[in-house]
Amino acid sequence: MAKIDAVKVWSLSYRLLTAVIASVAPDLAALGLEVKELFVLAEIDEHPHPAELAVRLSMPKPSVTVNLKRLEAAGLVRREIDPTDLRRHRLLVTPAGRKIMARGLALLSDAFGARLDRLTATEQGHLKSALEKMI
Amino acid sequence: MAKIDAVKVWSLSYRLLTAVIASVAPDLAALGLEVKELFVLAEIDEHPHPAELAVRLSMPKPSVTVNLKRLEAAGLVRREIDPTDLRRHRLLVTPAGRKIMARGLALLSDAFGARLDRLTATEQGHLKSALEKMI
DNA sequence: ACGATCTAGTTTAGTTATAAACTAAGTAGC
DNA sequence: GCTACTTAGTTTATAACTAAACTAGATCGT
Repeated sequence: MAKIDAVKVWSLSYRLLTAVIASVAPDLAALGLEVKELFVLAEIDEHPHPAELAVRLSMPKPSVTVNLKRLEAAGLVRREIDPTDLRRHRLLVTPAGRKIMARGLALLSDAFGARLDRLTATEQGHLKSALEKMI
Repeated sequence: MAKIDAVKVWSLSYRLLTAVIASVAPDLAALGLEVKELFVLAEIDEHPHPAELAVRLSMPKPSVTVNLKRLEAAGLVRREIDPTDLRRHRLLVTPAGRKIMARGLALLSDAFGARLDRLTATEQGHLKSALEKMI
């Protein structure tokens, strides 16, 4: 079985993602949301501490700080000091944040979903499981 | 057949790519290459004009200019004015550029290939063809 | 219990990216 | 062949990013 060209597959993935991001960026901007802000916002429920977000999103800590500041200023996120560790900030998505997040993710879902729909349901399942193995 | 959650697949792809980028960035820096510079460099053969590069890489034109400037300053790329259209620049990868490009792509191929190797050859083929349909 | 070390998060300072405006060249309509 | 429009690429001014250094709190070893 011929070995697959990793760079070729890489390049396809990269171009696909950047194209989708570029296509949704203006719509997100209309919501008052930067692309990275949405990505941060969307991970808060699962990873409610800045340091975890930085790891999960492969983003430097100061970038997380900056993005959270904007989300907080926009009233989409709140933060509390963790009483068991006064260095840690527990992040909370506000109701307004949840609303914007849902709208932002819907835009992303539409844009990316349009591409996914070119695959059969079986192919979609294979894609998802392939990605899960590679993560 | 249950409909796949587009955001979930998106998030997997995004995290995979950003993690791979973050892991190769330091090695590329040791080669004197920014990540985006490598991506630009690698597309020049196929798209030897700045405007095409901008479209192909979903990158704003000024960013292409900046990256090309650095690549040119490093002696990895040359540019000629297209004699049939004096506005256009025809880009050429120099021998030095070709060498660095090969090394950079090898680093990327190693990092991403390590993930791809978690899939069977058949799964790799399915992944590639799924991406080709979605591009 | 207290100095050394580590971790969470931020600030600062320097770099990088980009939107908006520009120059220069080409194309189209009349 | 001249005015209006489009396209290629760059410059400039501003915003975004991030490496290095910092503050504050936790942990560890003795």
